[in-house]
Amino acid sequence: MKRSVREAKKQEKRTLILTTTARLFKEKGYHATTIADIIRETGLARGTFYLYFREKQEIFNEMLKALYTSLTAGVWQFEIEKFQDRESFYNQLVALGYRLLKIFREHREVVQILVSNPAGADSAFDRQVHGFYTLLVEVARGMIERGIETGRIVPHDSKLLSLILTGGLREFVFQWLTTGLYEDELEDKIEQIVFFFMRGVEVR
Amino acid sequence: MKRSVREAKKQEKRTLILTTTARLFKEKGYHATTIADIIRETGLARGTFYLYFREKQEIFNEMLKALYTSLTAGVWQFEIEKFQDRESFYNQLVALGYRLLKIFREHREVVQILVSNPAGADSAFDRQVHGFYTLLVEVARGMIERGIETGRIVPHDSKLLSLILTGGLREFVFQWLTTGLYEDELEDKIEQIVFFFMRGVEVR
Amino acid sequence: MKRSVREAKKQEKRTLILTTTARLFKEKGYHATTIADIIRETGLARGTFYLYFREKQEIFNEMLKALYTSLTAGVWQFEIEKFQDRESFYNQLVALGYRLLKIFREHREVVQILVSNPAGADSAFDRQVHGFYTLLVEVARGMIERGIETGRIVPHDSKLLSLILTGGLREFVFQWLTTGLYEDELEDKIEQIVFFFMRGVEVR
Amino acid sequence: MKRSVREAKKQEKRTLILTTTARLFKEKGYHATTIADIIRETGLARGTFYLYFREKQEIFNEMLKALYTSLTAGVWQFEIEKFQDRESFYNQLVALGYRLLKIFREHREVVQILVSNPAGADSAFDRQVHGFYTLLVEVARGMIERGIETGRIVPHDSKLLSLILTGGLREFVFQWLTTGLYEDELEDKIEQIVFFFMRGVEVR
DNA sequence: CATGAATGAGGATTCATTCAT
DNA sequence: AATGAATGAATCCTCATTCAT
Repeated sequence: MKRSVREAKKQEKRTLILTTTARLFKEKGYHATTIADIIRETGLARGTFYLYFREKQEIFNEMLKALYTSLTAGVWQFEIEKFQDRESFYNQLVALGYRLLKIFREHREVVQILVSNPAGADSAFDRQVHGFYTLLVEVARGMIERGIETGRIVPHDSKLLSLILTGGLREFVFQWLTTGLYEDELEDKIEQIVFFFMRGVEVR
Repeated sequence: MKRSVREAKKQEKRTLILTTTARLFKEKGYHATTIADIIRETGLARGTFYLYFREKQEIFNEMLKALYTSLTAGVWQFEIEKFQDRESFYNQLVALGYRLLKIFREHREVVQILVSNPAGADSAFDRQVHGFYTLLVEVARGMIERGIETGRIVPHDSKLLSLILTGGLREFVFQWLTTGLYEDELEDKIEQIVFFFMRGVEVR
Repeated sequence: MKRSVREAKKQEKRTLILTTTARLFKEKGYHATTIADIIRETGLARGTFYLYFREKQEIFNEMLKALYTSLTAGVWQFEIEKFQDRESFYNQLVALGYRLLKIFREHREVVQILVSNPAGADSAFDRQVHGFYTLLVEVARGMIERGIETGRIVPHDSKLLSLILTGGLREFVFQWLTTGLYEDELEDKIEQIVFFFMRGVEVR
Repeated sequence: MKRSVREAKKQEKRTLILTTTARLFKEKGYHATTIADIIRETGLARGTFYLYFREKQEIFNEMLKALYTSLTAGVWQFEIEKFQDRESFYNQLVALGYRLLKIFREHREVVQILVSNPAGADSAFDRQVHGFYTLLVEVARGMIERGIETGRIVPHDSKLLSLILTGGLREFVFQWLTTGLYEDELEDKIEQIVFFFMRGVEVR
């Protein structure tokens, strides 16, 4: 049907905007990317952009939504599924780390934006980024509390621990995505981080 | 003397700009703060601002310099002084944490800007912020390596550990400074962080 | 077609800017003319100007290019064509003068700017104006040297002569274009200038 | 007397401003030179400048006045004195050229400003420059008319001739002062110009 | 649906000039 | 007389967004 051809074309253009903008965000940063950049790089007309997105922010929201979807499918549900079985807690955490890694790899651009833009001020963008971290912290916190309840983690201020953990991971991911550090040994590093998280650094 | 009266007034105005801008940075974020905001809030004339600072960036530099000075006096030299004596490593780290805390309290505004703002893109500001973290990571790394050499820390990828540590602390400080969390129990939380850093979370 | 209607309107606006700016340059001089003046006089919005030209300079370049094109077609090639035939040298020079005059008449505005504005300092504008004169001097010099080679002009420092000639003509054109002097007897005056150039003033 | 010491100091400061500004005008051009430049280079206070001159323009006027004084003493009166005696007309013109040259050498800076800033627009500055040329043209015209009356110059449109002559000289002086061309052979070139003015270029 | 010309608010910076000390 | 801090008008330029075609 003509209808669906049109629909397809429309979706195509939408995707074009999304991928192009993702690249621009990566290259110049979110704030430095202007609508002018986007229409220049996509080759679309100025007004066309506004047919698909009302503002730059909306593109970012879209990307973020995709990330959330992946996270929901791959991580959020993780704790429910996996915490039941016999695997050691350590291995479970490593497996979780691998899952996160996989998702971050698939959503490099958004993740890079998220880790490069700590959210302080109060633009819509900042609130989104902040929301992401809050969520992450809450998830981590939930896991830690579960660990405490099930006797695998010594009692701690779970909020504090989750903040430290989330912040630490963020710096790690930031370093990886912006400088390429650890690119070829990420799985190994994940294990080291989990090891550190479990045992600390002290010589015993 | 007449001379000093003028000088004093000038210094007063300089301070006015600095404190007002610090507040604005805090309220709206560094990037969202415009020169127009600054002159409106200080009540100064358009041109007066440029009499004291050539650009917004310069105000931030000023603040940062003061922080660096404090850090140099209070922390950098710390490792040299303290790592010699008999105190337990744990206590040493806690003491270091307290020192950092004290300095961060005295420089709340700058620190808040540092933990709240993008360090990804490449404006002069971003480079400054990034430089600060790089420095912090390097200092942490040096300490960790010393710990490994002296047999107090089990061999680890020191770069990785320092990234995680710095990132974790940053999130902690960010939370404290923007939401007021832990305001009245910071010393306690520092101890918990050091404890976590040393022993991890695993039940043994 | 719709397409061409839009195109036409755009061209119209472009022309509006060009003519309005030409008038302003004439009235207030190049340097005294601001972008604000241009948008006020054209009735356009602030940003519209930048849709057509990136800077004031670009308008001038546009005008200058048109002049260069005419000069290339009408004068530069002149010496090649005409110096071959039998016409007396005197008549040839007069003919060249007429040609120049015709071109200057068609490009009054640019020419007026060129003869009325500083060529000393080193802005982009000044370099353009200076480049124009340098070119003129070089062309004049080439012609004089050809005249010397072919035995029609007594040996002289050709550079010096071309400087004097170019400067003299410029003052003449300046007077004509700013005060209207000689407006109705330009051809006659051209002949007098050529006569003076050939024979000097001395009574013999 | 105290009075005269003060007076002397005042005069000194005035001179300081004049020479410093002359240098700046030469280096950066008249328009590009700001009051800020002047007070920086003189080391005077902002307000002090305004005790001596109300505006930049006034400094230029001062310089111009000095040039006028020299011209009045050395050239204007020239025609009156010299045109009486037996010297050949040619030699008289050369002598006049030498005199002009001497004066221009002594007032390099002002002269450079005058020849670098053809006056088109209508600022006070432009009017001054324009006035200078008008005067020069009038003087030249007077001389030419006298030459015609006394039978040494063939009848010509004296206004036209004086425009051409003045413009030519200006270009010559401009070249000399801005590029240094002819610096070491100026007297020689003056003679060549007079020769050209008298006899033209034609081979006879 | 698509286009792209037009808009004007918003932000940075410079500079001549004044005026209290 | 000298000072130099303060002023604010003037200028340039960018950019998100609208709207007629």
